[in-house]
Amino acid sequence: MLSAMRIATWNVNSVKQRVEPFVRWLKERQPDIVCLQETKCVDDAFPRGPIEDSGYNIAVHGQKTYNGVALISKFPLEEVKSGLPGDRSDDQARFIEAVVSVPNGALRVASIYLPNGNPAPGEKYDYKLTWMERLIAFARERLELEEPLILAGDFNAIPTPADVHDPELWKDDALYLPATRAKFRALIHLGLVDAVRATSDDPGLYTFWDYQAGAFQKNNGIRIDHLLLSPQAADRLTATAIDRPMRGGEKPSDHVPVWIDLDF
DNA sequence: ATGGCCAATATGATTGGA
Repeated sequence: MLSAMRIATWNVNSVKQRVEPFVRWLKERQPDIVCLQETKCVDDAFPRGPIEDSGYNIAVHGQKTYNGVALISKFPLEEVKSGLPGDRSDDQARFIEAVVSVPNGALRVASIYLPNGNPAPGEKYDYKLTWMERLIAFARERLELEEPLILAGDFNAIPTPADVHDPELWKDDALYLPATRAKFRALIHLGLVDAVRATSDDPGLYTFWDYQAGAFQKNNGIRIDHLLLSPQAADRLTATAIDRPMRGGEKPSDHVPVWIDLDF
């Protein structure tokens, strides 16, 4: 008997600022696994209590002030690894992966906070492109396992002109430059499926709206938070959603949660 | 009105975000 496994990603823009809306959202949506980004706190400061009290296990990879990722799961988190392979000198907390055993199988999940890369060109953009190359190498290796795999997070990449309200305004931005989109395509072409685009051709599907200039009210957004699925995960995909109303709620992050249901 | 924000830091300005 198959049941739905719900897997979500959310860039919270400081987890300590988002505890209340996050716990409310957990109770409402009942995700099985959540990938968080931009937690912006050291591991000891992560607000574990309210999340554990909601019935979740937690694995964190944080740092002071910037970045920070976490995995939240109703099922135990196994084989937890922090840090994207490929550069031992990279100390930015942008990657954590785990295996989650569920009643009818297992999934491998990674929470990804890909570098912003602005201003471009420059050192920060070089770091972004190198990080994307490392992510491609990681994904190639994991895809060889032929497992249900979900790479979820804030990719800081706008895949196509359909994923941005006003492409002209973004043409020189690190999130949309041709080299960024080329690397994102190279990642997809390994055999990953962009869950939202696999289930909808709708225009105007965004996951981020700037805090400034009434961007949300004008739907002046971009789609940069993605769930990328291996074939073994994609073949189980039954639903995809963007929790857009969260952007209009109390104390919103500038990103909203995106989630999928997989038959398991 | 073509500009408007938010979070962290020993903070009263700066940095990063996107």
